[in-house]
Amino acid sequence: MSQRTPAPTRTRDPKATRDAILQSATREIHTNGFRSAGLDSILAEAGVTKGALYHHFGSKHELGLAVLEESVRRTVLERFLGPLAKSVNPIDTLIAIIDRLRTEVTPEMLVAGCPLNNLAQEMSSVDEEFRSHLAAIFGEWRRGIAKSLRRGQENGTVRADVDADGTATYIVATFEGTAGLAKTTRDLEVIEDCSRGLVGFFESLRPTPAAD
Amino acid sequence: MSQRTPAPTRTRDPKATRDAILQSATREIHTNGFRSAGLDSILAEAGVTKGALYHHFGSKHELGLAVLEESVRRTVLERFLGPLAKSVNPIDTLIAIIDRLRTEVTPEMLVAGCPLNNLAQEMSSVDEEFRSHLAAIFGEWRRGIAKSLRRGQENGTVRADVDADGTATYIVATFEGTAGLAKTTRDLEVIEDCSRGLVGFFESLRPTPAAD
DNA sequence: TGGCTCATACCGACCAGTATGCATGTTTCC
DNA sequence: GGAAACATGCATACTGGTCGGTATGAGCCA
Repeated sequence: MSQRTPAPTRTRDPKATRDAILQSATREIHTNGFRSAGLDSILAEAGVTKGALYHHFGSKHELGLAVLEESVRRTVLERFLGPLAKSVNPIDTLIAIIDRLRTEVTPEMLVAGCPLNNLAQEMSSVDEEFRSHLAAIFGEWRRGIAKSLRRGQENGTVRADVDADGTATYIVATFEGTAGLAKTTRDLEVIEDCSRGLVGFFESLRPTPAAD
Repeated sequence: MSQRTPAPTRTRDPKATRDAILQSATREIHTNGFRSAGLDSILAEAGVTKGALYHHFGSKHELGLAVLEESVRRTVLERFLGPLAKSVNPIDTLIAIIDRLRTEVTPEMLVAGCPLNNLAQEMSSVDEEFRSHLAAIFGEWRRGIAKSLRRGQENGTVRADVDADGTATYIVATFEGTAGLAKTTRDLEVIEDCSRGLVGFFESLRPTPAAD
């Protein structure tokens, strides 16, 4: 035994330390935003000190980018593009995603908002490096949806005349707008109203059964 | 002469001073957000000093709320609800508003984003007083659109079976989502795509000419 | 022994807020 | 109507606290 990873030595586990910092930073940034996120809060929750943080990350800025790339990006894209990647009918899948989010949303999620949208609104006009990373993630998201819609057009589950790229952009915008409005109003009915609107829009993308 | 407002004495004009502070604070908050807005920047642009600021406003927090109530709220509601208030066909008016915004958007506006949305995303989960004011403004906005839609239903320009309140919420959410996504991507095509999507949605609210 | 991992203590900058004083208007009273 | 007494409007200088970042050194592993 012990030829590889000689049992998590508990002490002296740099990977675990880094992950702990990244995780608590993700939480802190999600609730307070990047600029208001205090390093002391992050370190207290992670159970380490400044020495550990600045050993693994060069600066708060770098930590924020790591949270964005390694945590937020994974979460958003997995949750959204995962189901779409292996679906034959993108419209059914999109409706299922909306429905799942609509029913599973907790009060805490309502208050905290979408982590990607939060960072985007806070940092885009202030920090160019953040903005470019955020724009890239939105780009992946939009391209993933567009790709799925095009596949639907090929197999006949999506109307052939819809602009896949434009529609994908519209979906992402409406989705984030809903999250943002719900965050401010703290009203679950906002989620309901917007979900209905989105589902109606999705239905309008199906091919008309008349024209076969 | 000089029986009333004895000629703007240039010196000693508290109303003008307050307005100057409010205006530069509006700009600074719009570009940097509330928490990153520096009082020194605001004062430099307004051409006054801290003494003047703290004479007119009790704190930075109070200044921020004044900007929200007296500046942001007026701007947003006037621009959006003004045209709707005196229109007989709300759908035509909504399309006109979208079209006007789409064509008049400047690169600076694209970068800065919607001032209401910016404050909402930044402050909602951090400051309850800000959040309640922001939610109230969104409420006015939504109610204004809903009222206009109901009037359209009465005069036959809007389908009778649409849920006015839910539709108004969906419109506001999509609108702010578009502004937010455009702010991050800095891509005018995002505005185009989402405008097309919204106009298509508006068209779907018209009564079908068949069923008279 | 030398390089990695991290704790402790400290620094300096930034920034909201305050204390103070002066100058300009406004009221009061002779 | 004029001057004293007061209130308003605002500038200057300073303070206190927060917080990101650093310097240093100690334990751990190969």
